[in-house]
Amino acid sequence: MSDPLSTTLAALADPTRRAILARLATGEASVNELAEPFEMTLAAVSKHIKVLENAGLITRGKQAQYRPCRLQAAPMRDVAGYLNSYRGFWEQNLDQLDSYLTTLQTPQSDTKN
Amino acid sequence: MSDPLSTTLAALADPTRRAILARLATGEASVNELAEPFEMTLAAVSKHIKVLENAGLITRGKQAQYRPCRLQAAPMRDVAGYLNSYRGFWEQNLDQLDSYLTTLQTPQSDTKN
DNA sequence: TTGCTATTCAACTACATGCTTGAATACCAT
DNA sequence: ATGGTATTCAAGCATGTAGTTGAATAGCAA
Repeated sequence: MSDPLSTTLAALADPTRRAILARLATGEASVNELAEPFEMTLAAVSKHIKVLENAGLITRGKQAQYRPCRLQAAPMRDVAGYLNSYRGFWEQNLDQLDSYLTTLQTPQSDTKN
Repeated sequence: MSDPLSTTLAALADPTRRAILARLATGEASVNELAEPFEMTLAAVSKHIKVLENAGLITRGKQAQYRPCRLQAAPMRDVAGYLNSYRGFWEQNLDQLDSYLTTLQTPQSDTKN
């Protein structure tokens, strides 16, 4: 799983990690602060943070014994760019929704685009 | 991994599956057609398709012995919506880029372990 | 019927992931 | 130095995922 897009998407595909990012959207935080809302151990949160860091979604600072995390949203922009190439399809799908639902009720399909 | 956003992101976090979606952006295709560019077996591609289907990213039709796949981009729209809530951050990060790069040059060597 | 094509299932292997516990490291304060 | 706080490492476990092979299912064609 080496390509950056896969790495970013995989990092985002976890509710704990998304919650961490959401928290970081309100400002820098230490590992302990980030771990506080969760029931898992610090070590587990530390690993999640490493995944996010590896994906470039956060960067770490250094203040005394703290290594605070900071949100770095650039990889999200890349994902958004990727998804944007499909924008026409989901808009189109809204238009196609009727005919698609109709299709489900009909024995044969009229597949046109 | 029950929430829809995680399911969609995980489904997208694989190059093979993204290639399948890219192919489907050009129109419906059968499993055989979708499998053709890859070196893996049909059964493997079939599993990837099941992941995409489970994420709602494709729907299946039925024509004779074929069960053609069709792109369904609505879940991507949801992901785009999620990412959009961070848009301010990646735009901001562009402004911050200088100071960030400057930070990297500062005697603060905090690499890996 | 028989056989061909398309697709999936079942069982299995190999490896990745999420989590735990307990020990280690690193920095700060006294 | 001693101890406290913050964070990570190492080992292990349980589960999930990507892939394989070989057999099964299902519809189409003679």
